[in-house]
Amino acid sequence: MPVAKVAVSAATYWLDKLYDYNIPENLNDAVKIGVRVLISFGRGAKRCEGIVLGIENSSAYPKLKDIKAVVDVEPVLERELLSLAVWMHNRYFCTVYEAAKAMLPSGMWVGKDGSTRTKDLLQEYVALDMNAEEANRLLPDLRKKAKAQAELLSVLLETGDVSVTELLHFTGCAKASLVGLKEKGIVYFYKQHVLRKQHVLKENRKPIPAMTQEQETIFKKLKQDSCCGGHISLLHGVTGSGKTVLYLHLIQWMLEKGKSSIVLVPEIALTQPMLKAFISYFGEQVAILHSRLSTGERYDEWKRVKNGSAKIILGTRSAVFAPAQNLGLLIIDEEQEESYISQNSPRYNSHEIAQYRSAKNKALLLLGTATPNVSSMYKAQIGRYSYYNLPNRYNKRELPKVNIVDMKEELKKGNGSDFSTLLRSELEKNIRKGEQSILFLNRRGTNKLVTCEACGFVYECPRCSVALTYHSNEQRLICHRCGYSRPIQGACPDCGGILHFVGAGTQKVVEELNEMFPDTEVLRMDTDTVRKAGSHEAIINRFVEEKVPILVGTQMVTKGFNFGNVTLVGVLSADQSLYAGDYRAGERTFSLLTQVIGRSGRGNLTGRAIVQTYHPDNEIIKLSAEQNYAEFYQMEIALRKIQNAPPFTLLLSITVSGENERQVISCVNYVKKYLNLRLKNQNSTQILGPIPLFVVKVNNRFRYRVNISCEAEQGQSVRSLMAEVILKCYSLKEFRNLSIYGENNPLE
DNA sequence: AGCACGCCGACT
DNA sequence: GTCGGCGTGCTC
Repeated sequence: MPVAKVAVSAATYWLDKLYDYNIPENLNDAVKIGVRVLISFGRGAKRCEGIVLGIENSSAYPKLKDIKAVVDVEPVLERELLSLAVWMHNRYFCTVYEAAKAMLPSGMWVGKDGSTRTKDLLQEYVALDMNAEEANRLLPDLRKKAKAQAELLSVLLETGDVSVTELLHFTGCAKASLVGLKEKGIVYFYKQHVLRKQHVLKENRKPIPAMTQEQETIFKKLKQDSCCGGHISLLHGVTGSGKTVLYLHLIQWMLEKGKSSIVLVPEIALTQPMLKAFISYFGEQVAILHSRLSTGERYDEWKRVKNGSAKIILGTRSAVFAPAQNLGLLIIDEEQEESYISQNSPRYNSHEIAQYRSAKNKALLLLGTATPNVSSMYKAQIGRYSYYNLPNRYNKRELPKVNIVDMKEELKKGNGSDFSTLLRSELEKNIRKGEQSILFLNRRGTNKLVTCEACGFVYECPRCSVALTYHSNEQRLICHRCGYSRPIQGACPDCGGILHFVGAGTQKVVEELNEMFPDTEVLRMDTDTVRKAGSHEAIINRFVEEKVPILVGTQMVTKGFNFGNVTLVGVLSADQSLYAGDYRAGERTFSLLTQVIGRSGRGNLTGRAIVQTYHPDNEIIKLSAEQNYAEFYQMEIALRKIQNAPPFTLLLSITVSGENERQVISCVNYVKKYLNLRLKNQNSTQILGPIPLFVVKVNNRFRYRVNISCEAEQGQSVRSLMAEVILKCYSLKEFRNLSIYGENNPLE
């Protein structure tokens, strides 16, 4: 009897492998590679779902169970994606089933209780039950006797088959009239699957804008790149340099060759202009995939991609799994954004998935950005990626004039508020002139950074040249790289000044603004207000249309929109993300500041920006004010080399969490000991930690981690060693109620 | 994990 | 005699 190799939903990570199941004779034709099946698993014969990854003639295992039923008529995953799921199991420490699940639109899966499953939407259609001439002949007679029926018939003659709801809506007739036509044998009804329509705006179709000379040159090179299979190219272009135009031409070229393209954007809500552009250029061939679609909509878009009618897929992180037919191009826009890394299981990185798919499909992977990820830039420098630069803004508009304000001086002058004298007076000027201002609050790492009010001193790790962060639980300063910790002193060790915990929320800033300018309206944009307003666009639209003088917000204000009337950008606290404690803090800050400063002066007006900081001499802040990526990169890559951080090494981690802190700590220590023992003769591999996570306690669970840094070539062997130690921990009963997971390039 | 199987102590 | 304590081990 033939046997299916099944990835099982009930299998947890430490018992995840492909299980063999008998294919009963009556299901012989139905069971195919890539379909989902219902099976039972474990002693309790728990009913669960699985996905078929292979079919073989026999199995070495003696006592096989039968497949109970088959869920899908056609495979839901192609072989390419199935092998990707196995690859993800090895790389991201997740089960094969979890990986497969991440690739499919949510709602397509049976829940734990076996409940929800997306239904295809059946709609009733109406069609002529005779040829058009015959119907035309009947019309005049009908007009006299049944006006409504005649009306319906004439519209139907014009449109051809049409959905009943639409026809009735369009004519304003009652269903009864239509039924009358049916009874006369003039029309008939039938049911058809329809795709729930995107509520996206019907844009008028437009031709793709022409390219400049500069863009044309790069376009030609990218075409060459796409011909050597699986090539990766980095497109470095400042905001407004026309990266999108290049994307459009490449996609068009792919379409001409019959190939489809996947375009990833960090957050669809912040990409509304790009979405509109895509629809206006490519119309129905565009599928949109992101989390804010309803389950039904997402499923329909996914189906349009799968059946090949949508050849351009625009979406967020998970769109990288889209079942594109004949994939020729993958684009990651704003490739430095961290939203491409999934923060929940499976913890995949869309970059890596895109790279896998580009290699498998011999497709071009294009990374577009204004501030390249340092690792990507490094790969471009050593020749692994092609590198193209678009240095000019379209109309060669001037960069904003940037003022860096030393907040220590403000304090000395007795100004303890969040606003420097300069920012305050510039805001006042803008309000008077009727020009708009954006205030950006860099909030990452709230209240964790300790700095001296007088001299700007920041505690650093003696081993890692990374800032220490304060943990109130232990009342100690801790290094998030190696776990070094020390008690905090009462005063600044350098000058004896008062130590200061940095952190201000948007709400507090708005209150201060209301006090300063009582008659001026202030808009707030952060997670809270976005939730209340329903969307980013709602707030943005008010800001643009009602010309609200001041917009205060977190990272959301840094990207995506063009504001013509904004002439002032204020960065309230540039420092916080700078000292977040992980190796990416520098590039994150540079990218954020560069983007937000670039928000200013996009219309005909020259903009200005004010950056408030306790560290006015910090090179990253200075360079972002100059929008000088090249120099920033040189500095940062040298630092990474010294720190032995990516891209020179690979960073992996094992995180343990549980309710009992002592137990968690004893488990991470066990992990560290185990790894040390197994890696003792590989001196290029370092085990760092254990360290508590940035926020140690979440949901009453304590979280600790060990970091492993190794050479890239050792990645595979270290990852399998990690899998081994994770399994080992789960098998020990003293660690039973803990959860343990591995991660690549941990973000915190 | 989640569940059955199993091998000992105190109960109607 | 048997009900149920949890320790042990398996999941196609």
